[in-house]
Order: sequence, then C-alpha cells, then structure tokens
Amino acid sequence: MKSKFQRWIAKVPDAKIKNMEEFSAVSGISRPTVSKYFHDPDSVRASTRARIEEALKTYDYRPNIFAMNQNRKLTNNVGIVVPLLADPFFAEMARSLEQRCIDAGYRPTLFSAHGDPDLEVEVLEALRSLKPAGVLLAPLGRASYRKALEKFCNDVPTLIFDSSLDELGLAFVGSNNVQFTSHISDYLCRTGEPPCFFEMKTPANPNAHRRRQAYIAAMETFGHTPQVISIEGEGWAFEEIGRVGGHEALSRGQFSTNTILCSNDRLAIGLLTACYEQGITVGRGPECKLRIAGQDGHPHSRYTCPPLTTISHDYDVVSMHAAEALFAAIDGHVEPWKSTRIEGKLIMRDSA
Amino acid sequence: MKSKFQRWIAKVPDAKIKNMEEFSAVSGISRPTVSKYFHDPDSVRASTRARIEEALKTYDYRPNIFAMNQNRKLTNNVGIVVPLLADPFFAEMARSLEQRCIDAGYRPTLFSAHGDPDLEVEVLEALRSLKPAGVLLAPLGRASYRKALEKFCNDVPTLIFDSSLDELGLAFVGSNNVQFTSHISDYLCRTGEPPCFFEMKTPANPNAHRRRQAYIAAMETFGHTPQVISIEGEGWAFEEIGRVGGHEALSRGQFSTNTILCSNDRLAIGLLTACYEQGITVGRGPECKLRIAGQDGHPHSRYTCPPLTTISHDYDVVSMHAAEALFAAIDGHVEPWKSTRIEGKLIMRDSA
DNA sequence: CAAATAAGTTTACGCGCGTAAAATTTATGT
DNA sequence: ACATAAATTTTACGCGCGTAAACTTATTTG
Repeated sequence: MKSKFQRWIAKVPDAKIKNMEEFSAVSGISRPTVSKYFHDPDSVRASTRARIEEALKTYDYRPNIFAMNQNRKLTNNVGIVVPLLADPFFAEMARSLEQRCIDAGYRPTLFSAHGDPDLEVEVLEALRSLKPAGVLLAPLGRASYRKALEKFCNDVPTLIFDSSLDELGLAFVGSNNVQFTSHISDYLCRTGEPPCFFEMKTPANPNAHRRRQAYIAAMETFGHTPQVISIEGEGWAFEEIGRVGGHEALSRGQFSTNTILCSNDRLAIGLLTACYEQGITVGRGPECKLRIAGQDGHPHSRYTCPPLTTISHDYDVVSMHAAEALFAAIDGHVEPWKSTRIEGKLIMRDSA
Repeated sequence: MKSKFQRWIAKVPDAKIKNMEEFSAVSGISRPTVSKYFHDPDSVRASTRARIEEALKTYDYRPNIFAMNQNRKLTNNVGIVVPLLADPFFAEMARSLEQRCIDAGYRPTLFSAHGDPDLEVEVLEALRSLKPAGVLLAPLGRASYRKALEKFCNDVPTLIFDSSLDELGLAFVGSNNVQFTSHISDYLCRTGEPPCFFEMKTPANPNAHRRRQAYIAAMETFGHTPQVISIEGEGWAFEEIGRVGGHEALSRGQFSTNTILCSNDRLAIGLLTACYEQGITVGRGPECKLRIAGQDGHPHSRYTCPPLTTISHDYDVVSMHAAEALFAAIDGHVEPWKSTRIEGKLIMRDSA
C-alpha cells in the first residue's frame, strides 16, 4: 500500500505535499527521520540527508511551522525588542541583530515599543506566547515597568542591550557611556574651551544619567567647572526638544563657554537647527561662535551642517557580543550575569 | 467527576491553566464555546462572555497561539513588509500600519528587506509559512523579482503600498507622485527661478521615474526648459549619493538655475551637506546662492540647515487607506483592483 | 568477518485546539 | 405559555508534527 502511494505521487510531481507523512513517502525516508532532519540536518547520515534534499528539490515541501512549534520544548524564534524603531540608532541595531540571528539559524521577529512603556509590556506578553528560544531586549529605560520585565526575564532567556537595568536577564551588552563622555570631553578640552553639557532634564534613556555623571567627573579631572544645562521636554522627539530647548538656552545666555557637548546626537541636531535659526555659526573655524558635539554616531550625524563631531557606538561589536551571548545561553552555556561595555570611536567632523 | 475536578482547581487558584480544557472546567463553560469566545468574543452570549472573562481574571489563561493557528483556515496574522526599515519614512509608515492592525484585532509582524531583493523574496517565503490573513507590502521596486511577488500575491491577500507594480495584489495605495512634483515645481516657479531636477540615474524606487516625468511635464506647462541632473550611485545610501553627486554637479556647474528640486528628501539632505562643504549658502534670502527643495516630508527634513522645503506624504491618510483596503478584502469584500493615490502637502521652510 | 555501534524504521501516543453533528438548554416573541 | 429560534453542551474526530520504545538495518571497528 505504501509503495502504491509512492508510485502515485511519483506520477504527479506537481501535487502539493500536504504534510511530513506524504513527504516521507515520496522521499523514501521514514517520518521520524525526516522530522529529525528538519530539526537539524546534520543529525542524519549524509546519504539520508542527500535523499531528503533530493526529494526537497522536486516537491518543495516545508514543515508546518505552527505544528512544529506546538510541541517542541524550544522554538527557534528569537525576539528583538527595541524602544523605538523610528530612531535610526535602534533601526540599525535591529538590522544587525536580525542578520546575526538568521545566520545562526534562528527566526528573528522584530518588535518596537514605539516609545510607550505600556506597549513594551504588551509586546513582551505577545512575545511570551511565541515561546521564543531567547530575546534580545533594549528596554525603554526609566519608564519601563521593572516588575513586568523581571517576570519576563525569569521565564524567557533574555539578553539586555543598549541600556542596563541592574542585573536583569542573562547579561548586559552595550556601549561604555562613561568612556564615551570622558573621551569626547577630553577631546573638546584639548582642542578649545571646556564644554558645557546639554541634556534633557527627564531623559527617556538611563544612559543619559551616566553620561552626565561622566561629564562632571571628566571636567573635574581636568580642573574645570562643569556646567549642565538641563532642558524641559518629555518623550522621544529629541530633535524638537533640542531645538526648542536650544533656543531658550541661547536666548538666556545659559552656555558659559563656546563649546557644547550634547547628551546625544539627536539633541545636538535640534540644537544645530536652533543655532541656524538664530544665525549663530557653528564649527571649528575662527569665524564660528560655537562648537557643538554629540554622542552616538547617529547615522544622520554625517549630514548635518556642519557635520557633527560625535563619538560613535561600535554597532557591529555591540550586536556581535549581544547575539553571541544570547546564543551561548540558549545552547546551555550558563554563565553568571555579566555586563559588557564596548568603547566608542571618536568621529571628528566640522562641528567641534 | 467533572465537578470534582472543578473543585480541585478552585482550591488551587495559583495553579497554571495548561489548556483550554482546564480553563473550560474552571470557567464552567464548555470548551467549544470557550474556543468560540477566543475566536470572537461577540459570538457568545453576554452572560457566557461575562463568566469567561470572570474566570480569565483569576486564572489568566491564554490559548496556545501555535495550536490555534494550526487548524484555522485563516490566522489573524498580518505581515508588514518594507524595503528598508532604517529609512525613517518606512519606519514611520510601518509604525502607523502596525497600530492600525492592532486596533483592528490583527497580529502584525514587521519585516524589512534591508534593501536587498533576495532578502525580500526570503521574507515573503517566511511570511507564507505564517499563513497570514493578509500582507501590507511596500515592494523594493525595480529590483524586486516580479515573478516571486506575483506568485506570492496569488496565494496571500496582499495590498501594495508606497510604490506600485502594475496591477499586482489586491490594490495599491500610495502617494500621488505626479501631484507631488507638479505642486512643488509650481511653487518653485512662482517664487523664483524655475528648478533643475536632481536625481539618481538608477533610483532604487520606481516612484523616482514618475517624479522626473512630472517635473518635465510641469516645466513644459510653465514654458520653461526642464533640466535633469542624474547622478551616479547604487543602493539606499541616498544621503551619501546626494552629497558626492552634489559635489560633482556643483564643481562642474551643472545646475542651470539657482533652484534645485531633488527627487527625494534624503538626496536633498546630501546635497545640502555638499553645499555646506563648498561654502554655498542655501535659502530664500537675497544673500543665498541656491534654493533647494526635497520631496517626501522626511521626519528629518525639519532639522536640516536650512530647514528643508518639501512636499510631504500624508502618512496617516495613506496608512489608513492601505489598512482599511486590506481589512475589507480579508473580510471578503472583493473589489476590482484599484489604485489610490493621496496628495501631498507642501511644507514651506527656509531652503526654498 | 563477527561484534559493536550508529542510524533508520515501525508503531504508537500526545500536544492544544478547530470544528462538525446531534442533543440539550436557554432566550425570544406573540 | 408555548412554539421557535438561538446558544450551548456532548461527543468525537482531525490537524501536522514531536517523540519515545522496541526493533531492524547499515556502518564502523578490531
């Protein structure tokens, strides 16, 4: 009866293979072995693998993903969650992480909290039901609901990146914000007047606090008086916040030196616009009134006028460490919680 | 025996509900009815719904998504596919569409082809196995593999947005590129010298061709001689292409008037940088040498120096039409293929 | 070449839920 | 109140695949 079925299929190669049963029939390999093959092609003998792949060419069957994931202890899904996909920094990180997941044989799914903590929690809930093998999470920061995250990390292997929350999850991988700010502060001090620090009073991201502190520490090391300008503004529209806050600070003469280090590039971009709108020239030349620097290496920073001097994340290295740490954990290589912070590279351009 | 089980559960409310069977026991509603409820809460009697939701509060059970989707003719998954998520235009469209899907009760999943046509095809393959109820697809354009897309559209209800490919899919919703270019060309002609047109010779997006043609038509209508500057460059790094191409065109004196209309905002941003680097002032003032305008209403265009005059997509309206057309098709409201093109809004800023 | 080991085959069951059919209960209307 | 329609319950089966156990065949090893 089986051979009869086989022959019938052989006569109709266009016939769609409905399930693994039928495919095992036409490939001549038993279903459990076919199942093993799809779980891990290297787990079957080379000759068996060849026969399966031969049949695969003719009948292009693909196992039902829902039925597969239903019973498997672990799916090969990996969730990538960022606070705001519209921010090119996160878009770039997400792209890089997605590629690494695919290369490692996982199925990445991208989620954005769109800047909304409630949505972040909802996303994690949805993610939970996907039974992911692991999750790469860049939390929203201070606005995140600590308890919900904690609970999630207990249930799902989660690697935290970009901004750290205590010792949550498997590990943390991100940039070394202290080094960022120290390094660029040092550069600014050596090349001109010591910088003021331009930031949001209530930043959306906890890294901002580290940067402010690192700025203050750096200035004291160099024997200068730190000056922090904290502007109003809520949410993730950093450019507009920087522009409006910049106008105010400029009008009130709040900047005590001609050099301004911004907490991040997007804020700097807004400040540059404010300067333009007030007719204030920015740059290193003698005719320029102000030097402005950012932090992040935002994809857009090359194209501001003047091009923005900044200190850039090492996107590739951060994403590599993050992905590899997660994959190691998924493979059972348990390690104690650890924080990895990658140094940034100074990018000298015309703005400072 | 059933009541016994029920009582046992009642004594241990912390016990995790494993499946619908157990949940139906503790809720006192039969499993088929519970199943109906999760498929559509309004399909059960109000009193039944109340009892289920009461139990839901105590036991927080959620149906297994894989088992659900396995047998359902249609899942409630909706795929959103964009050519490049790192482009803020698509990031914004994706965000908007995602929200509309959630509001309509669908489960959106975001995909980006990252500018790579091969990846686009792979994404569609992966999407296929998710058995989506529908897909919102912004194709890569000329580089897309027509046949793969066509096959996909035959199998999955697909709405095409942003850039149209013949009469593919259920329908097309996008911006009216002809109106875009005509409108802003008109504005530029009325307020100064007629514009040259600055574009990529081999654009990544087919809308670029429409815009060039509309520019030429508009110029002829106004009795001016059109002049198109087509620069070299492949891929999606438009800013850099615009900057490098801008330098070349400026050095060679290729611009026949003092006004340049760029094919899109990202190209304009690169050109602005090139102008800055050559010390050429851009803007409307008498001291300015050049006027530059873009097209798209890119999120960043407000923050260039000078702020970029552009014509903006009506993001909200486009995403609304796209989402509603797809949902209507999913609900079985079959309509002949149709193209909807939304007009853009002129945003006058300082650059032109 | 026989023994040992690895890989594949049979058989069988379970996962969690969709869904159909028939029986039963509940709501609706005159 | 009673017939009718609507909703729910029972019962039962199937989806496509994971996976365990016992057995058979193929490959490796000494």
